[in-house]
Amino acid sequence: MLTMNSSIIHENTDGRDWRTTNSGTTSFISNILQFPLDKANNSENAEFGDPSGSCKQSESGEPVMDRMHGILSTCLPDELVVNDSGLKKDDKEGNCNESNHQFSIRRRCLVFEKSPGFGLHLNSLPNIPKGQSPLSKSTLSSTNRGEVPDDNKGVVTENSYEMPATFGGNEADHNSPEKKRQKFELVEESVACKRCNCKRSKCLKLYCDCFAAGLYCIEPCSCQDCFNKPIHENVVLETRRQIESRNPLAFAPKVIRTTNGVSDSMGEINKTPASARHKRGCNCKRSSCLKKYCECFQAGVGCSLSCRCEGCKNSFGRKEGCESESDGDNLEACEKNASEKSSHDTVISNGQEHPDLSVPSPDISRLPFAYSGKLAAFFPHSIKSSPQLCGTQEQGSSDTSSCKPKLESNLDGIPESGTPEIPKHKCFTLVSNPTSPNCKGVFSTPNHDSTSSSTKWRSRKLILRSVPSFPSFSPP
DNA sequence: GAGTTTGAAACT
DNA sequence: CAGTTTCAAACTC
Repeated sequence: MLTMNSSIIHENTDGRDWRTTNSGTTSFISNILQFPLDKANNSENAEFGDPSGSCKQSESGEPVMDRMHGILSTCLPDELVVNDSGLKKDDKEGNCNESNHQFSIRRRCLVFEKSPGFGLHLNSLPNIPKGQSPLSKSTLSSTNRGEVPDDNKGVVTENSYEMPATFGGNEADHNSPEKKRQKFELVEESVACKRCNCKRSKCLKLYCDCFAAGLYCIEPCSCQDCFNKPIHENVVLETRRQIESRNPLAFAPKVIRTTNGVSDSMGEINKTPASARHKRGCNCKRSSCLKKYCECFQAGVGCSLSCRCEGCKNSFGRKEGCESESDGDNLEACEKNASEKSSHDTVISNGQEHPDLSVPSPDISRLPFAYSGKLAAFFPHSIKSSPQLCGTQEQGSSDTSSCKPKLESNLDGIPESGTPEIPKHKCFTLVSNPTSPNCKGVFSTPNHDSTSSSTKWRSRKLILRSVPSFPSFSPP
């Protein structure tokens, strides 16, 4: 199941990132792809305005995953669109008709044209509220194995990510309406995405997680005077444009990930899960990078030399040279080292700098997959990729091994017991599976395979051609 | 739930 | 670019 937000910028193993091969197409889809996996029928009916509201099987009869793949592969809109993809279904009874009336949450997303790839905007993965459960491995793996969830299984909803039957219980239980209701209620509660609570920013600043993620606020948000709504689309877009003009990378993924064992942008060897690093680094002073105040920690990545943090104790990986925060000299040295190294922060993959990524700003440039924002942490043990998506992501890659989720592969050697504390309650990102379960996700996919499914996909969106695409990552 | 702390974003 | 202010999330009680 496409559940994870792929907020991690991922470099291809050959050292070239997606953008490199798609120069100029740097827009990033600021979108949450919450694809209604099964029961997709309902979703489609609803979103497509199916007047009948009937709950029928896919007309084409094609496997859900195939359809999803099609949709995903067409998530690379050619134009900016407002995606009305998010919706929350609440088909607790498995009653189609009922479910059609129970879409309680609908999140619209801004999608920028020509997305560079499956990049999940980290911001799109705001934290999941306390108590939320991470997606179960079984759930994910099940879906990713290509299993097509049936109507009793999970669905990806906009703000809730309802788990497939593997969520728990035996098969028999799944057939019980009561059980199903309980199951979905549990899932809905535990996986619901966090909403913003902005009071003064009108949700038009990056303070707002929704806005930062390129998402419209939705009903469950507790924001006040919110302008981040479709109705204020122009305002939102204009504001966004302004912010981007100020900082073209403002909406870019904040966490990037490099290939396993490869030097990251700072020339250091990644040791942290997913080999990811915060693009810009944190600037923590008092949290020791051990709390979610720290963007690195929050994203589940280690601190890098890009960070200006003090007393770094990031359990995902300390800033190089800061092994002993108690050592003043060492700390000082590391700080210095960081500043020095950061001066030549370029994208390095497999030891080769990426010319196309030598953009002014730090890193965003490097990224095929972006995952930005207060993102989410990864759920390494849960991540599996869907074969279809592999093809999508690893364009031109003949290395089948590349189909293995890099995030996962990078974590293969990390013993669970030794794994740093990971905010498991957060949404995690799946490089190749850009779905934003519950999280306000943003992802982008390679613009290819725009087949019939493309039509479907686009039909769900409000095309806003007037909106600029994500700033180009190509050097001027 | 209210108040505090924190660090990013915004502003100057 | 650096310092300050604003902001909302994270955290604590």
